[in-house]
Amino acid sequence: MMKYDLDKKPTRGAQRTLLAFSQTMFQLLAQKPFEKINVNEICQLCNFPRATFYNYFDDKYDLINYCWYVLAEKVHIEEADQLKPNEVVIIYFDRLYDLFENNSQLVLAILRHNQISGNLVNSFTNYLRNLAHKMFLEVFGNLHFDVPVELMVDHCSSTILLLIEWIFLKKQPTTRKQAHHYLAVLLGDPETTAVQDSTTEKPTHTGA
Amino acid sequence: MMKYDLDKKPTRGAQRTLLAFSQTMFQLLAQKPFEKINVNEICQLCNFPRATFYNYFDDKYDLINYCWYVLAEKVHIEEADQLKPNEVVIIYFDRLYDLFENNSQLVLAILRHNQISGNLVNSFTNYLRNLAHKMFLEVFGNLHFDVPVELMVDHCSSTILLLIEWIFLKKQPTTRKQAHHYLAVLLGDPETTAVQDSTTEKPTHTGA
DNA sequence: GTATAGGTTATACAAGTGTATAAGTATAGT
DNA sequence: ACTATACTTATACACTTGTATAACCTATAC
Repeated sequence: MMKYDLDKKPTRGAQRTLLAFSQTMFQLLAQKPFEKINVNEICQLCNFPRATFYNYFDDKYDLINYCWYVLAEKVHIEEADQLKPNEVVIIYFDRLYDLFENNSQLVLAILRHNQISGNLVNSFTNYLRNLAHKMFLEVFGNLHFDVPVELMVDHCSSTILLLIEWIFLKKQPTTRKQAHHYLAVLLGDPETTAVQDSTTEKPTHTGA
Repeated sequence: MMKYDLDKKPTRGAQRTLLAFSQTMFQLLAQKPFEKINVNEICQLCNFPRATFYNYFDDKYDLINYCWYVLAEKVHIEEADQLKPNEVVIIYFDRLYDLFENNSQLVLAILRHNQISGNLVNSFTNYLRNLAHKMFLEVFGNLHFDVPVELMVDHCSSTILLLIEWIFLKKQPTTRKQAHHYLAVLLGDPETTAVQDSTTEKPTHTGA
């Protein structure tokens, strides 16, 4: 749980401050690894005293969490409960695909200084996985699978993030259509896996 | 990469010291959350000066990594390359199942103070996922799937760890047999899920 | 048994962290 | 415009971190 309550609407001053800190963090992330960034530096760069930083955040991890919140605000799906599980999974994947496409410069910059599967990148993917998890939990409701619902929810959110990591963090360029195919295969969608023969177009994964 | 080189065989003194620090860490983990543990405390408890700690470890994260190494030494599979992919996945799962069963007291104690999906627990599951990943990469070699090999490797290691987390960290008691079934379903094993078309002949991919 | 790595220890230091307090300033609602 | 509330700031403190240095033990090999 973040120190600053995101539910209450912030005053103008608070908005300015929150924005300044998160932007500064993004700026620094594009310049150096997260572990090398310290609170003093952040405050110096955006001209706020340390006391102000600690008014809003417990520590830099709290700030980074807010950064992910800002970045991922757009991926929320409204009225998801009126859709079929299968649809929601694909829609959520597409939202993430958009998110990474629309922020590719930032993502690339961050990856230049922060190891994939390192602490920082993990914290972001965990954040997104969590979002997926919460949403799927609601949508999958009381449906019945061959495995417990919660396990299926875990599996779907994990697999989506796995694929996103594969494409955008491990940088394996993949079209949306191809990605959908992979997703179907990994999630064991019977329609997609078994009916390979009828589809003429084979996914062509060009090495590296 | 750890500060201390695990490949060279340690002298008797080094063994004593490494053991002392890792045991102390395990002891503290059973008492309080990882973030609340600091280097001073560890050194005080096992009667080594801080200087000695920093002879061996960069920081407490380095030590925890060594702890996972100690804990997971037994899960290595020898001559895995002579087995079929399917077998290796199940064998590795069983090793992890054993690991968690044999160390259930420790695991439970750690979970009392450290949130699931928190930093500490994640670092452990990541460690194990990495082990799985390396092993599967070798074994899966140049096999052909409906998706790129590396993606399939990612998926298998993720799914195994997902199931282990589900059973032992989220504490959903599951027999080994049941777990094997879940695993087969999640990995889309055609034999186990639904034997719709027995004529599934894999198209051979020409990709790298 | 003595040389020599390898390991241990005491001590000191610069830097960063998180908390607390009290005084000052901006903002929103009436 | 006034006032209560929310936010900002300066300052200070106790504590942890990681590094450096130099002296001191101790196991192994010759």
